[in-house]
Amino acid sequence: MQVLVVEDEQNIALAVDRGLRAEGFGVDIAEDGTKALGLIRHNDYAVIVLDLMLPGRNGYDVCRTLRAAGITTPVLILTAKDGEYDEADALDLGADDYLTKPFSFVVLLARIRALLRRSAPQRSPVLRAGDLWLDPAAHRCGRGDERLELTPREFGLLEFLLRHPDTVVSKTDLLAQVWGAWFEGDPNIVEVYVGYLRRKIDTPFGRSAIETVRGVGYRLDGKGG
Amino acid sequence: MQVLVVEDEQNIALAVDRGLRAEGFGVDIAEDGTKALGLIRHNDYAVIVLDLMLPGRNGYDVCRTLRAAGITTPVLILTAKDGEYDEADALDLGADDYLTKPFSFVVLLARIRALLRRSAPQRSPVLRAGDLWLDPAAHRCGRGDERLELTPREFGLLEFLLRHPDTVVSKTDLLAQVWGAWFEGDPNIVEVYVGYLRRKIDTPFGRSAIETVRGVGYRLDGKGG
DNA sequence: GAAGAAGCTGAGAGCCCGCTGAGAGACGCG
DNA sequence: CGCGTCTCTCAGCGGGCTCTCAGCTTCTTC
Repeated sequence: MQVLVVEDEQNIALAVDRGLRAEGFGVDIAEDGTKALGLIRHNDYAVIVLDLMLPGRNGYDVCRTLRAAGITTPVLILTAKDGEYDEADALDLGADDYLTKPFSFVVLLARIRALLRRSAPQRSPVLRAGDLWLDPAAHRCGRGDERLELTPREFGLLEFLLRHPDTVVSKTDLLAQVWGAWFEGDPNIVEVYVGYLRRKIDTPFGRSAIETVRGVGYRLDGKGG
Repeated sequence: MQVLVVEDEQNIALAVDRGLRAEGFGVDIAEDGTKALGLIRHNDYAVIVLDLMLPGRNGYDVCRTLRAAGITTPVLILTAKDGEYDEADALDLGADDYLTKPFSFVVLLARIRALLRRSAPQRSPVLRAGDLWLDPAAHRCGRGDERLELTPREFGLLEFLLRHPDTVVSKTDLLAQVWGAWFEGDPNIVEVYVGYLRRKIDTPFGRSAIETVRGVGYRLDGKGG
């Protein structure tokens, strides 16, 4: 877990360095913008802590250059409270969070952790079909306000259907995508699980989101039935 | 590409506004729920970014009202980490994604893009002949607003005819393409099924899309009869 | 106008497809 | 070890789809 600290004030840089190392991070220090960009180009940092007031190339420049180059590493900006840039600017120029000096190390640590948490695997948005919804990341689904308790297999099946709304998906596709291409059992399993699903997401609500297309497969109604 | 940002904190609203404009979005700002609903009623937004903590009508209300009105515009919820609503609630009340404050602009942008990507309807090519239409992917067909219920064989036959409008197709071709080259039964089956089709797509509408070309085959009128 | 060819249609048989209930096996948990 | 849950198999059933067949209508040709 590598962190780059771009800071020209020796005492601050040193304090942050020691503190982060004590917390188990690997730390690189750059005392100006040019060196910072060089390091960023050749290393993969988890977070960049960036002072705005730097000799030569300032933090503003660094941040823009970074983003322009398509680097999306989270950036935490350090601003002097009375500085010429304010918080709004910091976000505007592509930073992910900011901290005004003087700051407490505990707060800095907390912010860094928050950034790391956030840059963790991107959650995909919630899938919807009318009032029927499913959150792949949180592994939850429901109809309107009502939560639905699905088994893993049922969940996988519904997720696949929701990713192909208003399209007929063949049982062969379902078998391959939900059960896996290597599945060797009775293909009838698809019908069985569609049955289970209907009894949870449709029957209790008097709806019919999953339609049977005889001889072809199943279709999930994009409006939820 | 219009985005509505519902946010009462001036500096955040401004930063998001500027950031999104820089990315080429059109941005409207609403500082409370009532104004937001007013704007939504009269504009067609691609995405709505909605803070939950608002003066007056809160984000919770706005989202439910929206959904209750049948508006399906993707909603991205902003929640305070320590707020009274948590992320789980956001999904239940009809949001499509959520982000906890403080959030990074890069992440916000990525999430907005993800929502846009998902809400972009993947158009499947629909076959048409006048008001007669058939969607191969969804396996649906109809005449005008009226849905037609076809059996698989009827559907296959109509699909083939629609792919060769204003062209005479021989019964031999139909047999080979719709029934399969290996078909060994009575070729009369084509006439039988053309009959079935006519009774569903023509007779009830007083039309005649499928014309008989005696001694040659059938022709589907490209204007639907 | 008659005869034959081509196409249409109603009736019905058989069967395929999809649905369901019962239950066995695997697995995890207390 | 007992219990509950989940996954999957299996067999039966019910309905609708496909197809055959025979009789009828329409068109063509002489």
